[in-house]
Amino acid sequence: MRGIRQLAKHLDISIGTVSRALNGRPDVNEETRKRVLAAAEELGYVANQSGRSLRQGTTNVIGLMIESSKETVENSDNFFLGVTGGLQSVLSRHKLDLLMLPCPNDEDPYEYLKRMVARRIVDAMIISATQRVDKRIDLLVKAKIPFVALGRSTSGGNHTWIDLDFEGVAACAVDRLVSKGHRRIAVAAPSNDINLGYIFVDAYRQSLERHGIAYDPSLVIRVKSSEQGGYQAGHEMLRLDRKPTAIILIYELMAIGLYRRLNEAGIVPGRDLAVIGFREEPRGKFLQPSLTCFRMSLRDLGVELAETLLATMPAYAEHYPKGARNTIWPLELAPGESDAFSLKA
Amino acid sequence: MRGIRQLAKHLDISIGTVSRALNGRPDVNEETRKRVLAAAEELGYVANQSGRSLRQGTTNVIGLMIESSKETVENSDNFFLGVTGGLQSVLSRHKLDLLMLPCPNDEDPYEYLKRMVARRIVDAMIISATQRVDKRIDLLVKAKIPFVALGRSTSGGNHTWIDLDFEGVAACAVDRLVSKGHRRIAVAAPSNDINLGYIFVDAYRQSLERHGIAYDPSLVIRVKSSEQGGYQAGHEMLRLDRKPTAIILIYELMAIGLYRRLNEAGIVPGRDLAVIGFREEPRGKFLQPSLTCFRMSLRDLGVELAETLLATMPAYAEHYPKGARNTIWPLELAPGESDAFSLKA
DNA sequence: CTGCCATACTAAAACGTTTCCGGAAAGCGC
DNA sequence: GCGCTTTCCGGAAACGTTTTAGTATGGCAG
Repeated sequence: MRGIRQLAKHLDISIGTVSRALNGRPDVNEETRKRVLAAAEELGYVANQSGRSLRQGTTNVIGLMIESSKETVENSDNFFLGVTGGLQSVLSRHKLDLLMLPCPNDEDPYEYLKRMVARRIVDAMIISATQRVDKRIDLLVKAKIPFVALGRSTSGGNHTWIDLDFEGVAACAVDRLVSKGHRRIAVAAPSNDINLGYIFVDAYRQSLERHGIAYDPSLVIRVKSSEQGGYQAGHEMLRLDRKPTAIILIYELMAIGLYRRLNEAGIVPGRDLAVIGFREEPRGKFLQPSLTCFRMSLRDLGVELAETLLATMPAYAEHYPKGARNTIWPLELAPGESDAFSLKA
Repeated sequence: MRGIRQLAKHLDISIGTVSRALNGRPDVNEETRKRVLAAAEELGYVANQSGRSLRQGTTNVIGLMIESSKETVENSDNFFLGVTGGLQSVLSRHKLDLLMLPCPNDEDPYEYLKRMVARRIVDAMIISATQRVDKRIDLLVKAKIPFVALGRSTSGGNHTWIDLDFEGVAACAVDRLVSKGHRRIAVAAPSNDINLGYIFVDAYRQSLERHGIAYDPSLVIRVKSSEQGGYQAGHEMLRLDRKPTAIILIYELMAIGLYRRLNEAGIVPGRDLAVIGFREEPRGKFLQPSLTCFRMSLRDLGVELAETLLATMPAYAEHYPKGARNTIWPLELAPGESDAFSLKA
C-alpha cells in the first residue's frame, strides 16, 4: 500500500478527498486542503503518472518527434534544442511536459510514430521534417491526436502547420541579387524529398519571373544538405557552360563546403561570386568573408509552435483564442560580405 | 470496452490468455498464439502503456536528461543527437524507448528530475553535464533508479559513470606541444562549475610537471564555453606579461572566437602560436588554418552508455556480463595545421 | 417540526493491463 | 480404472489514481 492511499491513511481521511484536494477541486474544505498539501509536500508524494493516465486517459505529455538520422545529426545542429526552450516556456505553464521522441534511424518514422501513438504515451504531437507526402499526418488525423507539423505537407487535408517563410526568403534573396545586376542566379537545393526544397525552388522561380528573368533548370543544383553537399554544389556550378554570378544556399551548412571548393578554384566569395545562405547558424558567423544570410529566433518559433498546438487541444484551446492557425514564420536578413559582388558600376 | 478485452471477445478467448500470448509466455498453445497475434495485427491492437505500466511498475522507457539552457544550446550542437543514435540502436533491441527530457532553463535541474522520477515515467535515467557536486546523483541513488552519469562527479558514492578521457587528451596535447619546444602553454577552461574543467586542468598540470615545467596559474584562463569565450581567452592571453606560445582549448567552439581575436592582433595560428582544440566538431574543420583537435565517435559513445546502463538494470543485466563499469572514453588525435608552430629548429 | 439546500466528506467503480491460482482435459505408466 | 504429470486456459485480483454517486451534517426558510 503506497501512494495516495498511504497519504490518506496518514491524514485519516478518504483517498477521494485527498485526490480532490490535490487537484484543486472545489468541494473540499479549505483547511483540509491545506493539511493535504502540507502532508504531500512533507512525504514527498507525487501522483503516479501511470495510475492517473489510466484513469484520465491523458498523460500531460507532449511529444516532439525528431529524426536522428545521420544527415539530421549533421545538419540540424542546435535547431531542436533551441526550439525546445520556447516550447518548454509555454508548456510548463500548463504543467505539460515535453518529450522528445527521436526516431531510430533504422526504423521507419511512420511505424515509430504509430507505435508511440498506440501506446498512448502522449496527448499531442509535434512532428518535424515533414515530407511532401507524409503518411504520419494521415495517421495523426485518423487517430484524432492533436498535432502541429513543422513544415507544410500536401497530406492529411487541412491540418495545422507552421513553416518558415521560404517565399519571403527566396524573394528577398533574389531581389537583392537582381538589384546588384545578377541575372544568372543558382540555387543549391536539398536532394531529398523534404518539402521545403520544392517550395523554395518554386518561390525562387516566381521571383525570377517577376523580374523578367527566365527560369533555367540547370541552375537548380540538387545536393545533400551538408558541408559535402555545398562542396558538390560548388563543383557542379563550376562545370556549367554559362556560369552563374550568384548562388543561394538553402542550408547554411553548405556554405562551408562551397567556400572550400571556391577557394580551390581561386574564387573569392563576395568578390567574384555573390553568395547568400538561408538559415543562419551561429557557426556560420566565422566564415571569411562573412555570409549574408537570414536569421530567426528559434525560441520564438518554439513559443509559436506550443501556442498553436495548445489551440488545437480542446482542453487548452480556451486560453488560446487565436485558434489553430497556419503560420508562415518570417526570417530577417542578416547582411554580410559574401554577396558584395555587384555587376553594376 | 476497448483494448485487450475487445480483442479477447473477438477471439472468444479469455483476456488472460490473450495477454500471455502477446507477451510470449510459454503456457499458451502455439496455434492460439498465432491466432492472437494475427488478430492483434489486424485490429491494430497495441497494449495501452498506462495500464501495463501500472500493473508492472515498469514503463520500458529510458530517460535522457539534457539541459536546454542558452549556453547548452549554443555549445552542445549535435552532441546529443549524435549520441542518441547509438543509444537507440542498443535500446531498441530490448524494446526500450528513449525519451529525451529537456530540463526547462528556468527550472532547477534537480527539481525537474525529482518530479520526473516521482511520476515514475522512466525505468532508468542517463544524466549529462554532471556538476562537481551534483544533487541529482544523490537523488537517483536514494530513489534506487538505475542510472548512468555522463561525466564524473564526487556525489553519490560509487555510482556508474562514463566520462571522456580528459587526462589522456591533456597529456597528449601537452606532450605534443612540449615536443615542439613549448614551455609556456595556456589552457582555456570553462568558468562554470562543470566537472570537466577541474579534471582537465588537473591533468594539464600533472602533464606539465611530468616534463619538469612549473605550473603557472596565470596561464589557466577561465572563460565561457562559447565563441565569445574564445575571443575573451585570446584577449586575456594577449594581456599577459609573459605570453604563452601555445594554447589548449577545452571547447572547440572557442577556437572561432580565438581565431578572430588573434586575427585582430595580426597573429596567425600555427605560425605564431600553437593552438589545439579539444573535442572535434564537424564545424571546426573549416577554420583556416585547420585546427588540430581530438576526435571521438558520438555514436559509439551512445552504444557504450546504453550498454552500461542496461548492465545496471536487474532485468537486463544478464545480457551485459561486463557489468556496470566506469569508463574513460578515449579520443583520437586529429592533426591539423594550427599547432605547426614550433620553437625547435 | 419539516423540507430543502449547501457543504464536505466516504465508498466504490472504473481505467487496461499482467499475473497468480486453480482446474479441465489429455496423455501416460501401472 | 487409477494416479500422476503436463498442457492449456479461465477467473479474479491487483496496480494507483480519478470521479461518480451517495450520505451525514448543519443551517435556514416555511
